[in-house]
Amino acid sequence: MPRKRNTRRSPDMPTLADVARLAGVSEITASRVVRAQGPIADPTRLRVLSAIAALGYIPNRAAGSLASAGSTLMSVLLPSLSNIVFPDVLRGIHTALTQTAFQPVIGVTDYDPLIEERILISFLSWQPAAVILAGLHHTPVARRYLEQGRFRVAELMDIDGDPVDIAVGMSHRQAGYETGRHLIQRGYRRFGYARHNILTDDRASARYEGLCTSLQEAGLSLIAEHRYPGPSSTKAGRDTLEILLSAHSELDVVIFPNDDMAMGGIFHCMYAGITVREQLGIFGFNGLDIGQAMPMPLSTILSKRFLIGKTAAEKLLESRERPPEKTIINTGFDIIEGATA
Amino acid sequence: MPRKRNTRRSPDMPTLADVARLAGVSEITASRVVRAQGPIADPTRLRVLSAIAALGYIPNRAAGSLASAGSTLMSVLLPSLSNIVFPDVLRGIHTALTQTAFQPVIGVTDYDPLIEERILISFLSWQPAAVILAGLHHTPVARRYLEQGRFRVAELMDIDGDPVDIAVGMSHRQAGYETGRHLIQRGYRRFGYARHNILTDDRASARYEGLCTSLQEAGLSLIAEHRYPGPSSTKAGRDTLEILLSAHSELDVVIFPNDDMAMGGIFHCMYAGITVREQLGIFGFNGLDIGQAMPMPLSTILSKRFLIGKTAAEKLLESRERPPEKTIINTGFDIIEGATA
DNA sequence: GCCTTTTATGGTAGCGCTGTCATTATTCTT
DNA sequence: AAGAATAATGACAGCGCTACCATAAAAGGC
Repeated sequence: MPRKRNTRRSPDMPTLADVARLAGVSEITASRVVRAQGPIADPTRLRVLSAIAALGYIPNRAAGSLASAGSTLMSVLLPSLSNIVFPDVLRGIHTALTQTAFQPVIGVTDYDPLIEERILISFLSWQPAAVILAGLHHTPVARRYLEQGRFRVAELMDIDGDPVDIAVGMSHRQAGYETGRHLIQRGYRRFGYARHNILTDDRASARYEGLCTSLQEAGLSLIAEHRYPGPSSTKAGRDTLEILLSAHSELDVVIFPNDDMAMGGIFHCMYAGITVREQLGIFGFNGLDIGQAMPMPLSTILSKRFLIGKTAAEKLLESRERPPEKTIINTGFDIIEGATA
Repeated sequence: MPRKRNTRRSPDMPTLADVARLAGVSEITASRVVRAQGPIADPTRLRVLSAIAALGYIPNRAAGSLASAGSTLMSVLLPSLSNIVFPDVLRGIHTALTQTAFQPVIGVTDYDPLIEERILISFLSWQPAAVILAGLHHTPVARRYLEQGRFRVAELMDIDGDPVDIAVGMSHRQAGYETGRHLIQRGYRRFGYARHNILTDDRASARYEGLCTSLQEAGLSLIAEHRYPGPSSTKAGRDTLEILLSAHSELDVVIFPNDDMAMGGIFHCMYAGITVREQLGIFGFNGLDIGQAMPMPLSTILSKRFLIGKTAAEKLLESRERPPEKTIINTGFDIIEGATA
């Protein structure tokens, strides 16, 4: 006795077999039409297409993935969504992926390599075509999976290190270094530094180190730094500057780990009646729109976040197979002179 | 002659069968351990678990989805990632989903219902457990798919309408209305309005309408409005206010569709030497951190974006089946009096 | 102690699709 | 015109997993 069919299926979800039957072709031909793959005669294609439309057929990607041992998903692992940087990167990725069959699946790691590892493993169970992550530091387990997998890998933001496959980003160490050189050249000598409590933000740390190097080369060093006991925010920047200045009123410039905090610094100056640039220089990082729309544009470094995401996704699409040699793409950065330092 | 096995598979990707063999149990038992489902004796579970660890087994979710006609994916369709609102919503969703087996898959519609429809269809091919989208307006085709599917649906941001399943958000019409009432009560009479070119931002339109209603009720009306010919940004707000004032210097308050643009308005005032609040009131929408960190906090409306995302995802997880009655959750909004209007 | 219920496990048959190989009809070479 | 290449289609066997049903052993009821 034949077993009852379709107990698990939605009652009227048509399958490829239904489409093929209606179009009077074999399943595989219908499949080829759906995937636009292989040679199909125009009249046949049209018959299949109209059968698809008539039935409201939606392909089952789980079955497709299973049969072909691959998917059109692209796993994206980002440290955070609160930091505008990563939505920008995501926008770049998304832009490159529209008009392709690929879809981003996102995960947020909270800057924690162990969470990154966990999410990575769970993403791999979808057999993604590619994995995009931030930075070059991962757990050994994660690194092993990335190296052994049959998917492309892009590591974003940072290029100071050895990527698994592709790295797209800029040298944060160099950005920090150039920041120091620039500010010294503009006459600043008494440097303060604001930080936040995200210790695993490797990029911020690299910029900090680069800055210290350039100060050292000039026979200078940081006079003061303060680590705000919370995540980055405008208010964090404002409070941090107040604390820095209360202990070190001699500072003539303060560098912030990002524009959000730098804006907070400027707001503190406005509030406290400090003339920005003359009395105190303020320098940020990222080059956000809002900082540039101020009457006195923020001095900062433009990181090309959208471009990083877009370039990475485009590069990943170039070939399904991982090429033998690794690729490092430096999207660079621009110093925005601005009016605050 | 037996066909060569595994031509499509990665050479050494272990399957459930390998795990079962190593643990000395049947496949289905191993499957139950992986899914933590059904009664399993402790020693058996341990044997399977150690086999999984020994082999580095990663389940194949495509196969699982196919067999069970369902997935642990949650499709999230957002209008934009440039507008901080949506990353915030996404953070809320993500927060609710961590520690569950569900993963968000995101798509960006650019505020275009047709793109929304296209992405929705492509997402449905993954048999998602739930679909989250913004707003209550979709194409008829999309609406039909949403209504007929066997998945939960949450429509976010807006509650002025008839949801498919769950709606979580606030009444934007009412927010606009209350804005008008509040500003009238504070003595403003000559209203200007700034807009952007995203015509399909239904929420912004609803607020606009609500505002007009309250003005009308008070015997007032908008004196001037200007639609910036580009997407929302701080610079857009700055330029728009300049244009508004050049033609209508009599305005005593200008309302912006969001805080980003309102900040731009404030920057214009700073630049042009206009005393905010005394000479000109500025009112925004969203209640962003940066506006509140200013020396003169922005007058605005706090929309609870994170809460909306989190509540929606939590609600969706409550039951796999769509309940007979629809749910509308009003997360409300707060008027932030601030110092700019 | 016999019967019922619960607990723990397994056999089997697909889920819907695509890779592989095979076949036939058509066009191109020279 | 014969052979070779190409275009267009199909048969079939799985991909790796889980729903369904069955079975056996242990626990509970009176």
